Amino acid sequence: MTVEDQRGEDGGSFDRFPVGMRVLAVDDNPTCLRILESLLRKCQYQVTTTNQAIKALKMLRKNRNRFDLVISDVNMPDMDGFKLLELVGLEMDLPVIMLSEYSDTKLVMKGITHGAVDYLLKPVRMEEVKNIWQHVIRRKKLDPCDQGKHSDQGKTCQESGEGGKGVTSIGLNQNATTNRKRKDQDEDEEDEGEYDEHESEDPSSTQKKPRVVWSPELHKKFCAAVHKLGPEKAVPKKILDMMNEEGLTRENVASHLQKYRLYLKRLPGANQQARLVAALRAKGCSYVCMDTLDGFGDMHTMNGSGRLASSALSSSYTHGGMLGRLNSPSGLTIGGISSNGLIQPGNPQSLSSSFSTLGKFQPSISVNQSASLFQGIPTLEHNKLQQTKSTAHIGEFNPLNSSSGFAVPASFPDMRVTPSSSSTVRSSSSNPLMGDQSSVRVTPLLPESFDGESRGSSDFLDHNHYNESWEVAVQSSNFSSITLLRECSSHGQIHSNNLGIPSTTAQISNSPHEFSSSNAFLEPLAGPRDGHGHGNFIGNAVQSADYTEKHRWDNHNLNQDFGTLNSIVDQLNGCTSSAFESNEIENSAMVAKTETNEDFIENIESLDDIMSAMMKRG
DNA sequence: TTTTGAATAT
DNA sequence: AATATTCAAA
Repeated sequence: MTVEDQRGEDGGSFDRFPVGMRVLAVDDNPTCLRILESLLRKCQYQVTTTNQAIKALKMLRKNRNRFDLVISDVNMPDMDGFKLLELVGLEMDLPVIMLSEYSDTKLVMKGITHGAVDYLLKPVRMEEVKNIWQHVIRRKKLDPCDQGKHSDQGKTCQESGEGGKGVTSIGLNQNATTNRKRKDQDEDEEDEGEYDEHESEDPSSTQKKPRVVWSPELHKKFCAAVHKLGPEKAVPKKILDMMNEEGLTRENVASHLQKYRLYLKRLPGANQQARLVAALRAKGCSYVCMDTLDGFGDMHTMNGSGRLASSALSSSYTHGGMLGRLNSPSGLTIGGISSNGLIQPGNPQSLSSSFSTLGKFQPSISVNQSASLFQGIPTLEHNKLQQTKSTAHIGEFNPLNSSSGFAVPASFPDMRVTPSSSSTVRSSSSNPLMGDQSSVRVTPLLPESFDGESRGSSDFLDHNHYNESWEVAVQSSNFSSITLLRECSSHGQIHSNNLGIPSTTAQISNSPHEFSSSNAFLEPLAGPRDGHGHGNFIGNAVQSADYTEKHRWDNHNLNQDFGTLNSIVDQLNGCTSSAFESNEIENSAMVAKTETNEDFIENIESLDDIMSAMMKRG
């Protein structure tokens, strides 16, 4: 339609912009919007701005021929950027460029697959803005109808030609997955002499190095370094050296280390999760799992982690065409695994439960969905669940809605800090993680349980596995929490399991190693216990944890679920909190006893609450 | 002076 | 939330 473009006819040089190209810029952040507008204007585009997606939509609807291109932020309060993207795509054929400060591959993928012609990272740079016109041209080219309007000469659209080069960060042309590593632009790719003047003054054009994305790989490296160095020597500089990652700075490492430490710090207490689990357990939920995208293809992956507003998501998906069907809604399943009596009849916390409640949820889950729910779960566990047939799906949780559902880089499964809980649970480990060795180290029990991967607390890290220790630790913590809870609720007795596992010091350690150790000790629990010989939920959990270790369970959702549940737990009778407060946990041997199940059904009472809470949370 | 790590900013 | 940046103290 109307791009009065005057592209340089001089052979594709992009020194001349399509003057007057009408761009609608949308961003709820005034500053960003202003900057964006400034950039666009410098490019001589005709800019219209709005800080509300809804307004943008109205403007577009009012006269769909009023703009040539839309550039919108992804996260906006009134309407999700993806939603806008989707609507624009459906209602008008305008190229839409998404803008975001996040470069998660999943998000980018979502944007692109939903029709965005490009996905730019903030701060947007002049080079990027300078070339956005190409999308308009391209669009026109594709659409025979509009073509005539443009005077494109042959070269017009060479997207990837020189013009394309600047387009950015994560452009269509470029590999959307390239969001990691930042070592590029230190130099600066200032180029185009024509606009130099502007660039100097425009803040956004100021080159800023891309922020480091702690991808799982990077994190692994980081962990490896940390582990090798040991608590004492794991300081930024050394870690950096060890990592030997080009472009990474000491500051980057320091920052990550800071986060890492914080994370570690809270694990020990594990109270939150423990409590949560405890509560669930009390309710009869022996197992909680969340569906994850892991199992899915890339596309799915994006879905899962997507943090689009639910509405946006759902609709997006719907429209998404290809995506539409791929994304099976991720759901959280709370399965009562089994039964096995995780809940003892006499359990103080038992509730009158209503299995019926559970039942009603089931219908909502389609077979496929159910299946998908397990995709992210280790096969082993899945099988077990099936075997026991005690699996009960309780409701579905749509992570998309969850606040924590955002695509999380994986590195820290669950670093959320719950202030409230922290105050409450302090007992087990008062030590500030890493450095603090006060915690008792748990000797790994049955090292062999780890599938042959021996993980001495000290050196397992040296292997390829150590890398995931952090993550593993997290997961382990979840499970261990369960165990702990179990222990606590069960009267705090210390049992030794039949497997001959010596009673271990249950410990909540601070260091990854220790965690892994704890994990190890949990492993035994999987086996029959107390003569009952029934694999219990914990066992399953353990295995799954173990499995995770081996296969890298990047399903953070699980953790998130715990977190979510955790809060819910509070609502429930806070059963175990006290237990955690006692340091006994630290020294008591943990043994999970097998209990008969079946009862759990009776105790399921508040699952409703939980479920509803979870749903609401979403 | 360099490095750390907590605090604070984005 | 994830990173970055700042800044006082080592």
